[in-house]
Amino acid sequence: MKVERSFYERETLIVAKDLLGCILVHKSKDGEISGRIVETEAYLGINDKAAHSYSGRHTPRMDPLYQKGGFAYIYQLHGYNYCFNVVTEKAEVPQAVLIRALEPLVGLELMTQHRSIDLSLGKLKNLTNGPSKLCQALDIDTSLNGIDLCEDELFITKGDDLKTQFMATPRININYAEEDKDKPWRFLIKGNEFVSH
DNA sequence: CCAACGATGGGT
DNA sequence: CCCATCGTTGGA
Repeated sequence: MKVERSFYERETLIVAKDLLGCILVHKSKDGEISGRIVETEAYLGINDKAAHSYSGRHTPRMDPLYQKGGFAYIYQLHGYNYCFNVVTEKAEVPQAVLIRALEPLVGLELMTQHRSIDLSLGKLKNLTNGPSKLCQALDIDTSLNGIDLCEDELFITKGDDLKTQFMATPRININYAEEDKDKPWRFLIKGNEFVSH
């Protein structure tokens, strides 16, 4: 079952941890594509030097960040890469969780098409083991920026009730974040082979 | 106007 | 490991 608004409107660190093991589903026009979330990063807003919204910065592209929890914040990186974030907390608290890696579940054929890679080498994990790879595989781009994850196109469901064994590490590639760059706000399922490098 | 940035992919 | 590539963003 789909997770509801109240799941997202909580402390970002809790949401980031609880998202591990959940299933991200995109009902795209070509068909359903989904994967289990195995790696996340929390971005804690105005007091987090790694966050877009650090010190209250607010440009048009980050409007969704300022929405209440449960909206999608999708931005294009420098170049052709997209990142998919889940907005957390109440409105005007610009915090989010970046989804960094998935374990592919449904729609493998579509994923291989979108990624234009060849699975015959058994490199299944190469489909979704990175924030931009998973966007490509699930056909997520900025046209979905600001979409409500409580609706039916792009949403998240509870995974198995297995208590996932997780661990926390510093976040990836945020050298600009000074004293915040070593905060252990990256979460991953221990030993999972689909975690990014 | 334009340098800078991160993720990826491929080469040595 | 190193390096090229992408082009939007945000600061001048």
